[in-house]
Amino acid sequence: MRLTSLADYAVVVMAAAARRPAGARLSAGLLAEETGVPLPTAQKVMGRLAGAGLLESARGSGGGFRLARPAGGISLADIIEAVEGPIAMTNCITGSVHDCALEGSCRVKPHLNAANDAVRGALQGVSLATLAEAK
Amino acid sequence: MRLTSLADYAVVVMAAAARRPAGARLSAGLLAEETGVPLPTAQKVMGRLAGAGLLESARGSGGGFRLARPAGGISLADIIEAVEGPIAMTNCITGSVHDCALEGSCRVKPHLNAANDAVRGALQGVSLATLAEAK
DNA sequence: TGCCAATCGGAACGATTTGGTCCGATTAAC
DNA sequence: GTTAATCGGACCAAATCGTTCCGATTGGCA
Repeated sequence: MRLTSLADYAVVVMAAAARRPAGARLSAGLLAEETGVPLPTAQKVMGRLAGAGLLESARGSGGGFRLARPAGGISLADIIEAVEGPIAMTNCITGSVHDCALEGSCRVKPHLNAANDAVRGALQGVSLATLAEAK
Repeated sequence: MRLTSLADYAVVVMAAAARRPAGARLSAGLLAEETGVPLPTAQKVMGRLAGAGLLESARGSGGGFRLARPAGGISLADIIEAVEGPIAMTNCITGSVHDCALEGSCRVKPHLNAANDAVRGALQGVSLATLAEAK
């Protein structure tokens, strides 16, 4: 029930990017220096964010990253899912992997499903615009 | 943002225990067989649950486990915390470990704190009595 | 037009945590 | 007093996570 350091850094980096003027190109080095996140780690995090469609990336000299959507349209859940994968408290919720020995006879799954939705909802209710506010 | 397998098993075991008549002594072997959880793993899980005060344990022949409180007074958050430790999305929320390089200049911490409370609230709102229901 | 510098993308390594197993300590029953 | 049953803690293998490094790509400049 704890998010990984990568996801933590992702939130910090995204908030820093959202505080910048919209549309400006931001290099990983710049954001790393501004946030204090180690550069190689920032690179990896931003790469995943770009792969998930939250950032637009441009290669080569003068390249960099840019928010793919307005900050108000990006939720905390989006950022976490981009780095950690789907928000699913248990493996059986996603439905992809069926290696749970209890499959079928598990009586708590529907309840956990509801709890999972509640958690996800709480995270979707927080927008990046809010995270970028001064305090 | 996913709970560990141990915590997952803990929920299943606790729900099975809650479905039994209150006050009865339940051995780890019995609950393991009933739930399908491997016995050694069930032992470890129940040990942690007992250490956290959610189960009362009795050693020796005829011993076993028993719910320390009525099922209605045990929340999903309690079970998860018993196995995984405090529910804190980031390390900096607990306040115990201060190895975050951003300490002090981190501008997103207060927002994450609020999000953490929301998640925790969602988990505290689910009681073990609900989890033990048929469906 | 060719070269250079800057930046992103993916692959590999080491470390930490997690999950599973086993054996010893303790207690009640006979 | 002995036996059997059960919990408690220690140990080990596996997986994931975090970090680092190097190659691919692109725009700018002479």
